[in-house]
Amino acid sequence: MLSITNSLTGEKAPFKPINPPDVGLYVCGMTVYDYCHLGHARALVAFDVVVRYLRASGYNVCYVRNITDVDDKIIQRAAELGEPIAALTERFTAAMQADADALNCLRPDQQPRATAHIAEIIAMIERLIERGYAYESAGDVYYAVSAFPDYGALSGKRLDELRVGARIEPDERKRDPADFTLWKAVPDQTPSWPSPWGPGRPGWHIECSAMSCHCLGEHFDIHGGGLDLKFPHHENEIAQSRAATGKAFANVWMHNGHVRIDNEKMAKSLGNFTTIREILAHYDAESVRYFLLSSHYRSPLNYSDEALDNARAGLERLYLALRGLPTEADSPAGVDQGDWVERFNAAMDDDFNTPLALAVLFDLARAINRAREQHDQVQAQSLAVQLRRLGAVLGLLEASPEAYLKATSALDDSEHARIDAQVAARDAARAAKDFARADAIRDALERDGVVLEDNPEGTRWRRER
RNA sequence: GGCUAGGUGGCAGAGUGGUGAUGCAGCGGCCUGCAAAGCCGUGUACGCCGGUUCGAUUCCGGCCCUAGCCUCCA
Repeated sequence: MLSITNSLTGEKAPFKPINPPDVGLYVCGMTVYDYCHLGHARALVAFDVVVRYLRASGYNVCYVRNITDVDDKIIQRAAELGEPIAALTERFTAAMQADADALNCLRPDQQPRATAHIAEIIAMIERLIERGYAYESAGDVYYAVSAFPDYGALSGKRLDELRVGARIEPDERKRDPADFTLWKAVPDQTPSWPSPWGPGRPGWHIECSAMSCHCLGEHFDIHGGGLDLKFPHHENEIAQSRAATGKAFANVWMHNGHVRIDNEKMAKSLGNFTTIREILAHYDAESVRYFLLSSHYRSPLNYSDEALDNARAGLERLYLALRGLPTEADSPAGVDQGDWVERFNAAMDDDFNTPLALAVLFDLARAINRAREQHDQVQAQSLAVQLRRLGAVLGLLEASPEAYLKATSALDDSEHARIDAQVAARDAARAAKDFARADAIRDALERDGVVLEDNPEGTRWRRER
């Protein structure tokens, strides 16, 4: 039985879908004006695992992740670069997609773009005005926070305290400083859309309310996003959606923790971010994915080269256990008596505890190695198949071990052939008991990052990086 | 200042009222021509101070420290 920590209640509770086996999941996606950084990667991977595990558990998931393609930052960046807005958002949407693909994240079932849902956004704002939750002011429309009694329930904020906060910019167009923008009048700018209040563009928060409602209905199962979106973004979404529809909106709210660097949140505004593509220039994508899963999704995760090295070493151990074993699904059935699947599922059922699930994978790897030592090929194969299957639930271990161990860093064919030739030369030297020469060749290869292993069946090599 | 989440062995990172996390690194052994990989063994870890308890790292209270949110942000 899957339990999920619900940010709305602050408690871990059994997950009960509204219409089982269907599950609606909405995750706040990216604002596409720059390349994604590791923080984005964490959200991408965290919810990818949620989707994978829900599906592995028999749920029929509809996974929606939006794209914010209208926003002040986009307009600003487009102006800076002298690039048309549509071209800019298209470019960074494609980049995000490529990054997500590299990290082996499944594509969402729907990826609504804000600019494609202006009509729904306007309709929702009109509804809010009708119901007395919003007001027009000089072409802008604001949400009247005081009209929604539960405002602050998600974030634990209190309205009077928010009002005291000096950081809210005073604005004479607002009735209450805590009110937020639903529609922003922009008479002479592009982009803008006609509306009952004049030309303008939507506020950020209303986009997600309108798109989630459009794609998943007014009441759905899970809404996710980064912890930094909890307030005000998600708080405002709740206020908008519940006020507009009179329904419950999302049952469960999930928030992933931040990636830190030097014990500080990695963020665009702090300028301390590393983009996904920068990291992929130095580390293979699967190691990065492993790294992101090596701590619980709600905990902070500190980024460092050492941590990435550690992740790579761990993943390599898993692949080494799998090496040389057929891992297709046609394994002999009923050989292994272990409780691996149960243990793995118990870990994942406990609020997607991926570090504990990975520990099960390592125990499985040890069992494989042990079976090997005892020359029990049948057992080793059976275990390897299980390791593969469980790895796949986490989006890991889907490559062939041989390919992973040789190609984690780029190698062209001639380099490949050169290494093979060196290995053959060393084997000849060893056969002739010329160990000095054999070791010299091995040392030379090692300096190039190639590690040799002598086995009864012959010599194998793999790339260390 | 308000609200939230944390402080676990050399590092990373789970978890638990009383035996084992797991990975990396280290040490000893086996294997190996030597290595590598692997196997076996190996660590007086739970921020501080009180309290509850037969027993607390785990529950309660206080304190200290860290991070996040309170402003755009995954």
